[in-house]
Amino acid sequence: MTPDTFRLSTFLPYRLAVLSERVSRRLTVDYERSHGLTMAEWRVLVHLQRSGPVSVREIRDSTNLDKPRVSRAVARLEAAGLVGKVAGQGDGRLVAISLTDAGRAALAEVVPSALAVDRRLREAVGPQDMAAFLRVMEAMHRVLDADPEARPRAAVDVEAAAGDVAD
Amino acid sequence: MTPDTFRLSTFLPYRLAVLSERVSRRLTVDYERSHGLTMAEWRVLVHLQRSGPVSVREIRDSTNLDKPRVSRAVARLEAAGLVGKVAGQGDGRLVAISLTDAGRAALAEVVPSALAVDRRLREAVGPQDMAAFLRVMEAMHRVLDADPEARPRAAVDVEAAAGDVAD
DNA sequence: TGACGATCGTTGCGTTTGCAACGATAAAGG
DNA sequence: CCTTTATCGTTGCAAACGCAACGATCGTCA
Repeated sequence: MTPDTFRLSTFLPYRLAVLSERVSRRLTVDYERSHGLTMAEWRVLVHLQRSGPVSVREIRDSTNLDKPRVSRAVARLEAAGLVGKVAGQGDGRLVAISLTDAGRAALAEVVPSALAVDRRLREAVGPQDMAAFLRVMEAMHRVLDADPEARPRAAVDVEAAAGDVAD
Repeated sequence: MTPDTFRLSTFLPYRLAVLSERVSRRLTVDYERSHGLTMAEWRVLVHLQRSGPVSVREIRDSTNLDKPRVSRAVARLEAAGLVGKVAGQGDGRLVAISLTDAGRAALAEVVPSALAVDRRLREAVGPQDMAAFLRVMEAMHRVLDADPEARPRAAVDVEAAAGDVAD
């Protein structure tokens, strides 16, 4: 409790931020260099690959990006011809965003190196430790879930949690 | 090669970023609300608490912030009266930045809640898993250390690293 | 059906970010 | 001693960010 013992280098939030930023930057090197993609655009593209036509809201929940960021990322991707956007059919407020062929081609070029980064990280860790790592991350999320001061957790993968009514 | 299997929700860089951002945001609630501190200013203050008068460069290496960010954070903290800055004595290029009494007081108010967040995160995890967690983070850093495309690791706190990583 | 509240996506706006260039000082080399 | 190179910290600037407000559309209920 004595503030003198406070050390940044052992502070969990700090360590998480440092590692996370370093990993993210390493990733960015690949998809920024090849297609000028920002992280937001990258996430949107990746999500669209699995989702089919979706709304901005759906992307927001699935990519942990806020509304304006998704909106602008989609706008840039549309200008670059990587995604298409049409007005929603049933609901006039919604839009339907989907990959174009060019978007799929761009993904095909960028995904392998991203997967390589992921694979290298996993290979450097034993399966035992990796399982523990994922357990810990989940436990930390639960701590935040129970904390009224923390922002609610983003929606989880649709197939993983079928039938959620987040709204 | 098989982009169809790519899932954002299991992608390690994404999971790290999501957790890290959520934890950081939770932290920010405390020190932003009480003193209007940004994360950069918070890190600078915390580091100064253990370091004595130091240069911008030293802060940069110890807080994982780039040069301009430290410079501006210090400028704001100085304007708020939380740190003092004097020209370097030996080397005319360096500056010597140190905490003021007001800065120490601000830290004393903010550090406990930050420690509480850290403690709650650690308590939710078994010591076994926490040790594995730290091992994994270190292993990932080493992967990036060996990657020429990755940004070099920030300088580590020598004293802290000693009893830190089970190795 | 008409008014009210809620939700969708976009946009405005001030702040922050990241990179690069800059002046100033120090160190190295002839 | 003078030139050259490197380092320190700051600043300019364009881009991105975060929050709030907005128009538009939908659902609800009197």
